Amino acid sequence: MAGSSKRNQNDKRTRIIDAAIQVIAEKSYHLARISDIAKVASVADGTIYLYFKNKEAILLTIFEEKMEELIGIVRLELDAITGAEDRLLCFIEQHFIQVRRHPELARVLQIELRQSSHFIHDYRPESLWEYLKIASEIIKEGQEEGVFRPDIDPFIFQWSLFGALDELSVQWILSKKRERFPFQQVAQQIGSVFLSGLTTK
Amino acid sequence: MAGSSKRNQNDKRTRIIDAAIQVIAEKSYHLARISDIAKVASVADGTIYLYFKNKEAILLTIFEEKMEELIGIVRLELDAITGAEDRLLCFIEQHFIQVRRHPELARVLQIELRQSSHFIHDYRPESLWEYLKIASEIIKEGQEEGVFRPDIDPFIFQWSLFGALDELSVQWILSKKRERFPFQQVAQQIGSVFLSGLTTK
DNA sequence: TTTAAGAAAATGAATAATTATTCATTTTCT
DNA sequence: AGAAAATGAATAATTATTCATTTTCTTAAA
Repeated sequence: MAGSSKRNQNDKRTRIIDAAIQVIAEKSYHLARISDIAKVASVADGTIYLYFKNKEAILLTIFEEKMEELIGIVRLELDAITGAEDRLLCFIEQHFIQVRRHPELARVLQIELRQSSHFIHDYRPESLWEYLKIASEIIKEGQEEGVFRPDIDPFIFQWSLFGALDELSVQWILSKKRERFPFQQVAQQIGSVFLSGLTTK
Repeated sequence: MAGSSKRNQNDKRTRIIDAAIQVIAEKSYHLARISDIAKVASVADGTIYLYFKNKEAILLTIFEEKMEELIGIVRLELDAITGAEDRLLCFIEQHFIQVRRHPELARVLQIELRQSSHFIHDYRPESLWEYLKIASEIIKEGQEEGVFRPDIDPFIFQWSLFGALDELSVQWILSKKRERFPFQQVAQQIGSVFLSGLTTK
């Protein structure tokens, strides 16, 4: 079949990434053996090194590719909405929707990734900044529209909001009884607090 | 000198903890060798194992003891203040004050600790919950006083606030140019947003 | 269509490097 | 003298990574 070689290559690469997400989410990054990932992906250990420089590169690739995917989805959702207030609420809601939709990926991105010393200390997470930029852009829009307080620094605000979203997601992921963090209510409450705090009186 | 043996023991234990904070803050947890810590503490490698079960136990001990210390300080500061609104602002301010006062410790608690798989996955961080409880208690007080919205869930709010404080501290710690996060302004902005979002109209 | 040579991809057993931890010995204290 | 504390060289266990070998794919000549 024409092109089947290339397609199979992609399949194999995808299989490795998917297997890594699954295994790392289940056993944690440090306990996830390359051989575990290889087994789940149905490839030999060595094959992984044809596609990734080393174990950590798998983690960083997951981050980069999945974040870009997420950013695309969120941007698309936001395009359908006008008005800074509703757009901010949509952003908050989408964050939780995506976490719930892909809990294994969320665990890797929000918990395991941070056990990579390299990621924390040296890596420039461009796509994280792109994600944050979505939030700060909404703030700026709102300030231009006059619905958001002009004295709020979008840079500080974006980190506050991200911190809150992130922490609550992490607690949801880690909690055994996830009912303690009902997403619908969590999103509504965060949205309500941040929005009230942000809007002009 | 009477009691000098016991005091020296404590000295040695304290020296190890202080050395660990210093070395881990500088090199990161995984690159911090037991022998590095021992050297800075002026003890033999083996001596560390007379005081701590293993490397991770040092990290957990730092967490427990320093968090208790922090909680004591913050509680003391709060005791001097009445009114839920001012108490919440004080809590926020204190968080940043302590981070700036002990940047190496903050780095260990807020960044390196989270590279401990055990801490993330199995450990019950009682003293973190005690710290969060300070926040949620203030909310409840405010709700009873009638100055805070009764529809806000203190449990969700405490995590949102903590997430925001934590994320901004982390960014301050990691940023080369810390001027990008002027603490005074950051504390003021977070306080302003969370308070406006929380107060009854 | 068949074949075969060479290239590319995949394999997985062997390796190599690392460093937390131990413990036989020494030093200090009571 | 005996106990307690401290030492630091030796150990032991781990697993990511490598690479010699095998398998699969590609191409083009017969």
